[in-house]
Amino acid sequence: MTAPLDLHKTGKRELQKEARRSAIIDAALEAFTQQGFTSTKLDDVAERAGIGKGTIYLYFDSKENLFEEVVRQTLFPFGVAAEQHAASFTGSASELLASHFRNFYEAMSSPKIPPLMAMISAEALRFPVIAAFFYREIISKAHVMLRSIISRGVESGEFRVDANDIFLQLLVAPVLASVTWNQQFHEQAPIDIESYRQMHIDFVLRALKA
Amino acid sequence: MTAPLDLHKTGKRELQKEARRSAIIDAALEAFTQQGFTSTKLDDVAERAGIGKGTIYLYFDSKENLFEEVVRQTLFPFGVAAEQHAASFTGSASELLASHFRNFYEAMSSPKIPPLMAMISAEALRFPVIAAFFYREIISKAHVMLRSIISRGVESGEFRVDANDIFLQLLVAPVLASVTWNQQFHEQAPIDIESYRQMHIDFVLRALKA
Amino acid sequence: MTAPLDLHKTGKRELQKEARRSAIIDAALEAFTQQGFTSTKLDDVAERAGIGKGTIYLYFDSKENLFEEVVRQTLFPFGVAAEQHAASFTGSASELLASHFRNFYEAMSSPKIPPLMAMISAEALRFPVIAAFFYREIISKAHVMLRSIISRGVESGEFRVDANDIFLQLLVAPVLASVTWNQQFHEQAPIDIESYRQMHIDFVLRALKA
Amino acid sequence: MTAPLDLHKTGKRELQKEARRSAIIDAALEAFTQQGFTSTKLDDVAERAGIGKGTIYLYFDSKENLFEEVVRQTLFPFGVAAEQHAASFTGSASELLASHFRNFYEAMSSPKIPPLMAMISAEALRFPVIAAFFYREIISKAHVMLRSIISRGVESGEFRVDANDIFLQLLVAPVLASVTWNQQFHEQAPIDIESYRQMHIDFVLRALKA
DNA sequence: GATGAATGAGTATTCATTCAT
DNA sequence: AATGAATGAATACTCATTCAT
Repeated sequence: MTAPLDLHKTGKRELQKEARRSAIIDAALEAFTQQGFTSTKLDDVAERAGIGKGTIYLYFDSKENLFEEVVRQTLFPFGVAAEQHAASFTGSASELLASHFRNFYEAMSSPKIPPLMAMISAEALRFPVIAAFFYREIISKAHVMLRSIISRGVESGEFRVDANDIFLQLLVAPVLASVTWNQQFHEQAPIDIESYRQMHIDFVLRALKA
Repeated sequence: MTAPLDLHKTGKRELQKEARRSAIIDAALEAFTQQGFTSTKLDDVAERAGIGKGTIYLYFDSKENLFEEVVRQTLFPFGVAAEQHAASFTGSASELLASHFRNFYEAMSSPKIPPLMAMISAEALRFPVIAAFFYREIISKAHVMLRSIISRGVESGEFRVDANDIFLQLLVAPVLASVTWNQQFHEQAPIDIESYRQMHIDFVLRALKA
Repeated sequence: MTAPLDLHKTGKRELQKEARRSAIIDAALEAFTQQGFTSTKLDDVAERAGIGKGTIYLYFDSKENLFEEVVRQTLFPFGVAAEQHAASFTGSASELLASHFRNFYEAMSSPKIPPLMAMISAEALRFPVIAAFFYREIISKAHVMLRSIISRGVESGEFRVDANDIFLQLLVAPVLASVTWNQQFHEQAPIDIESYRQMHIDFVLRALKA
Repeated sequence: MTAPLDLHKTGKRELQKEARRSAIIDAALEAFTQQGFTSTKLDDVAERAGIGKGTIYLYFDSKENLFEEVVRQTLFPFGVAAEQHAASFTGSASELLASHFRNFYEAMSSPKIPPLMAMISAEALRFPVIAAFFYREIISKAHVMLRSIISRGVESGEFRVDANDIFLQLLVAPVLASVTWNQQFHEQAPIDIESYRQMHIDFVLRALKA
């Protein structure tokens, strides 16, 4: 007797396969962020995932492909969350902007994300596919959102008129900078993210205010 | 009777050795920034420098040591230049700050520097020595300078009082962000550094002005 | 239900692995004795064993570790055999001693052993582990046995009383000397082991006789 | 004005060259015996000799040639000394034999010789030239001498008639054995050469006595 | 003659990928 | 499907030898 026809392939087999795939991605994320792409051995990934080395190749074409999938899978939820947030926001443009930046910092507080961001920067030159994906799925969406919030603020008179022309990188840069800084110079001079964040938001609003 | 002891060893031999050392560093900078540390083969460095493979080891202990020297030699001039500029500045605090940021962007316009910065970020986790050097020689000196300029501006009444407490990373982040951006997303959406810089400086002053 | 746990792991896989390990050791013994440790290339060992170069590292940690295992595996049987012989001997002390020395020469007649002995001597200074193993497993056991045989002969009145104090190296040296000699000077003046052995035993007994 | 014709080339230049050559050989002897042939770097030899690396090649064709010369020069004096001793000996055959063995042990007590002997054994297989030289210059001469002493003893009735047929290796082996032993197993169980030597000589005479 | 800078052939070891079981 | 044993291409580093100075 065969399994009932299932359009979404949610049979036992498929669920197991999906779980296995996730386990490998989790293991790989750990390994990649701790050791960097080149220094990570698939042996190590397999061991972390509790599977045989060859099994990885049943789910991914190559180490590079695995890397791409790790980035994709890990960052995808943030893209989705941001879009949902964008779709449902209410209130003044200033409040929305502040709330958005708080979300950015929130996302960056996950123990997985900062090392991943660092690794993406590190390997971006050699993985243009990753850079493109990152831009398309994360960055450009975030920019569209920010642009629309600012546009609202301009219309409502909260922000000065030429705020529409601002380089968004000027606004966002400090978020990434804080992450990078604490990754690289935590020993020398750690940043207290809490107050940094407040000052940053204050800063942004000051720059946009009418 | 022998030649007088030459304190600076400027004999032909020594000059050639220094030239050779420089050639290797130049070649390595190229290779490292194009391919990343791990993917760079010393064979390739040797070929670019027009020398034999073994020769590298007459000047550097190991690939890692070579990497460190590349970073050191390339960034050192900027540390020196910044200090000289710091020692000789005059004029209003706003003007000084603006001039300083223009210098930052100037430094980043060298074709060597942006890739080098990217590589440093990339490998910082695995080369704490590099991170420490970078912090000590470049970052902390820049911070000291900025702090003193802001302090002047506060005293003269140009800047608001609590400007002294600002996180300097908030001010500087966009410089690095622009470099990183054009490295990674030049294809997708290049930044025009010229106008970006002007907006950035305007931004900074707006945030500090009394 | 799974197969019963097999304590000795005699599955097909394990048998093959053991065979592979042996093949590598045999190949390495050949290579090492013909060319010496340093001059032996693992490429060559792999080729002799009919396997890939990397496979060696599935069984041995390093070239040095392989060398140690070669010595261990090759000499171990002789240690065991000597102990068994020691445990079961009967007859007069003179006969026993003679039989023991004949065994020594017998062992040395294997085509593998003399080159191996030479190599051990050759590399002993740089492989103290090998020297220690050799002393512990082979030499000291042989000495214990000889000592006990002589002691019997003294008790039975066959040997003179102070035979107990004799340096055993004086008795054994000619065995190794014959091996070394035929290794080094076979061209110039080969020793006929057969008569050498008889004369040696005669010599030993003459030295010990009451 | 040129130097006077000198048949033996004992001019200042030649003396210096000879001294330089000796210095290199001494340095090489040290290095080779401490580290073995393959592991010795000519850089190290040059440094020990206080000269430049290239200079070695003005005196020796290659590393192998240097090795051969080291052995030759170091062992040559012993061959000469033994011949002189042989030419001038008087007294009973037993006394002569004893005196000869004492000389052997004496020679072996030099700190240079035992490591050199070990090294010769170690590399003999790869340096047949060395083995041949060693046999010709040292071993065979020693054998001729021993043979003649024994022959005298037989004639004088001190030694038994068939002593003439004895394998000389049986007599000499313990000398080399003691050296080798203390090289390899000094840690585990050092031999006291003094008493070993006495016992050995006693042993030899006991084997030969009528 | 003497030097030591330059060379590049040579080698142990790693690890992504394959494939027989 | 899962495994892990086998592979061999790839690479940092060494060192005998040469040769311009």
